[in-house]
Amino acid sequence: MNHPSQLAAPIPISRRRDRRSDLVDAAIKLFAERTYAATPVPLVAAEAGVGTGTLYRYFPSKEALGNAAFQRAKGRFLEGVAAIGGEYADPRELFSAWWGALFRFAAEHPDEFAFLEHQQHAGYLDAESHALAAQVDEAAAAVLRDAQANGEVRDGDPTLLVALVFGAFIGIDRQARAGLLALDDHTRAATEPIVWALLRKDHA
Amino acid sequence: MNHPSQLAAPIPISRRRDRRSDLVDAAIKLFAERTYAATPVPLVAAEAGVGTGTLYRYFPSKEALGNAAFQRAKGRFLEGVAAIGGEYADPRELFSAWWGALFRFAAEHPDEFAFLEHQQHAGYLDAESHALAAQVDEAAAAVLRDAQANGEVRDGDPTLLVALVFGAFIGIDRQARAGLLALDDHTRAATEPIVWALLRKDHA
Amino acid sequence: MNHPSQLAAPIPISRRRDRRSDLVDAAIKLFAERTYAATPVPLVAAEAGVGTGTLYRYFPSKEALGNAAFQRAKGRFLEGVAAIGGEYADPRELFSAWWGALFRFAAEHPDEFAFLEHQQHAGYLDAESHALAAQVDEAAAAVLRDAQANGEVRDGDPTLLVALVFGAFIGIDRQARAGLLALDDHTRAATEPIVWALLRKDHA
Amino acid sequence: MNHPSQLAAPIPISRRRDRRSDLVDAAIKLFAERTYAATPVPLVAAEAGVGTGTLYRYFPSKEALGNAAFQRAKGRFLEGVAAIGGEYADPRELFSAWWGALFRFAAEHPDEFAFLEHQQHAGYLDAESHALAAQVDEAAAAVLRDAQANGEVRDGDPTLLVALVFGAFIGIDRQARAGLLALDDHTRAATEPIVWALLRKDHA
DNA sequence: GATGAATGAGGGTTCATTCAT
DNA sequence: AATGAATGAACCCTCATTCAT
Repeated sequence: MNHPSQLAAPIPISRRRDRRSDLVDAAIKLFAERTYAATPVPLVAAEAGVGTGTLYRYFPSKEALGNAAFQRAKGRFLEGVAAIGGEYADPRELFSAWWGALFRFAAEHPDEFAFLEHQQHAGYLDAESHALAAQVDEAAAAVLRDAQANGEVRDGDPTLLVALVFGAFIGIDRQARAGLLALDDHTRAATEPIVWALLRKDHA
Repeated sequence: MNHPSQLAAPIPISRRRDRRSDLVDAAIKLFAERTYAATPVPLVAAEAGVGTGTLYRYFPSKEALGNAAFQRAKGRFLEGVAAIGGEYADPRELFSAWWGALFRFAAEHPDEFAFLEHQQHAGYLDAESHALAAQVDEAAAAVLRDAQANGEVRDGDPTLLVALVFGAFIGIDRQARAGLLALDDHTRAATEPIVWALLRKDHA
Repeated sequence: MNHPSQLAAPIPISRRRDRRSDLVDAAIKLFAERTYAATPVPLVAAEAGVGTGTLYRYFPSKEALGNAAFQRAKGRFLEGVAAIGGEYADPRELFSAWWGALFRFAAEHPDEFAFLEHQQHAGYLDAESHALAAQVDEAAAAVLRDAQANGEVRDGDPTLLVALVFGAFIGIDRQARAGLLALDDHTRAATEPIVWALLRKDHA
Repeated sequence: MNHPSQLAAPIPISRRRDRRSDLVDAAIKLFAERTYAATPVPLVAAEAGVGTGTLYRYFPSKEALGNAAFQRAKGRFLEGVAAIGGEYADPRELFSAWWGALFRFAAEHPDEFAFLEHQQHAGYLDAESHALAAQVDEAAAAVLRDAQANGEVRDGDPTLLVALVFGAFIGIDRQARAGLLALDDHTRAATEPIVWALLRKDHA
């Protein structure tokens, strides 16, 4: 008998990682640059280095591709940022880690971040995408709830506080995208205490 | 006997306000809901209650319409929010007025606000639109600079502080758009001190 | 008492000749420059100095305007060129007069001539236009038939001979339109004997 | 048993000649019949037996298609007619060959000829098209210059003489298109000496 | 499985024609 | 009677999707 793997197929062995993954990355990049609606599907395929028809072997439609892109970006954000939590005892340290993770994510995955920022309520997002978005929101809220329980963080709706903090970061990101500042350690260090003032309980 | 002025003309009275203005409003509404790229021109015309061809009597192209919409929204924002300033001696009061204006604007002009939030770096914006956007940014920065000079507001790049505050409001607006809160007096009152903590000089 | 002309009506009194005539002239000019199909009706109205709606008070459709233009141009050609005839006893002189008339017409009415040259078999021409075209052809053929009867002109289908001579002039006109020569007396004098060679009976 | 070659592939064999070529031919035919401006692009595609979108895979715009059509027609004319020359020692024979080629071209390529006749100064023609047109004119003028040098042909601007001869043929072609005569050997033989009279040096 | 040529519905825009003023 | 704003059919062109190779 022979190894099935040798006979059954010419074994490209995951050519360049993964076709599907390449396509999603290409989509995120182009959707971030040009908007979902203004990006032709063939351009995504070309960016990923495959033929147009090939893309449709991995995604049944442009909408499906858009959702895959959204879910990939949101998923990475969840892993990289929103899920930070448990391991920190001190709320101040926790926030520091969270804020740092936000900077790191936006700096290392600028396309993912820009894409997420703009497709907030895009018409093509399906239930799964919305669910994932809700999961991200909840994860962040949970972290904050813990910090509130710990006592050092301001009272109030944790969802609202997360929205304020995350919104403030969006403001920073837009400044960065406009070239007015860099998403580096300096900016992170300068902004961290400012935004922390927003979270920490007012002193008597 | 009758007034000649009443007889002579069948009283046109600015046919339902103004065609051009209606078209811009329709564009802002639809662009906010569906994105500029994903909104067909005929849909804008229909929303304004006119035929497709009529739109092109007022705007030479979809791009021109997009810029008019952007400039109308930004202009209203400038009038309603960014221009607030001089009349307030106390920085705390000034912020209170500014934050209140932001709430009022987002509540009364939700489409304008949503549109502006999304068209941040749209490819179709022309020099005039960019100039107006810069003017708005500068007006807000100027207000903040005054407050800093006055002493009660945190030091640092006023542009960055404005970005943080405005970003925080974007966070609130998104919560509101998701139905998680209302842009009412209660929310305004609850968030104002939180965001003020972001601006005011740290004690001690 | 007052002059009726002052009271009864503003009396434009055939303002600038005749509206209809102005419109036809404007149409000929623009159709010659830009082609019938590529000329917007409002442009014709503007060229004639009237509103678009006014044009439709004189012509029920663009086609009707096109036919009026064709008939005006052909009619003028008939008067100015094709009808020349009877008064000349000598065929050589007759040809000279005819050739001169052709030059004069093309020089004085360049738009009419260019328009006629291009709309030869345009799809919008109606029966009346075709009939007038046929009348022009027949008038020219009749002249030539006379000359043949007189003896000095080559035998053969007069229609064909007319086509050759008129075609030769089209060649000249195109050169002129390209700026390679002028439709002046010099060119007329230089070409007349050449084209006459085409008509005159070969010497034994 | 069957040939594997018949089974393996469904015999592609250059799908009906060439798509691009078919499209140009369809364009020439329709532009000749209906004018460039009055011919919708989808009609050209349908005439070529392809979908509208397909046409745009071969030509970036209607203008590009128009230029390709013009260049194809002019190019064929150059090959078939204007380039005739060198191999004839006797000017009379040369003219005979040239005139015959003209008849053959107009008879075999009636659409090309009609199209060229009408697009003389069309606004959509690009530099390349104009250059080709100039090349054709020059080729014809060169032939005539040779014949003049040889002595048997009338003196004068060769460009003008070519224009006269070619114009005369246009006259014939219009008669033919109107159904008044045929572009056959009989007409050719009948007209050749007439037009030759236009070219040959007058006898003492 | 991969490709990209082919397609036609749909998007931006123009324009012949109408009609309220 | 004159106007020009209004209209929608039709035009040029793009692009999501399919399918023969």
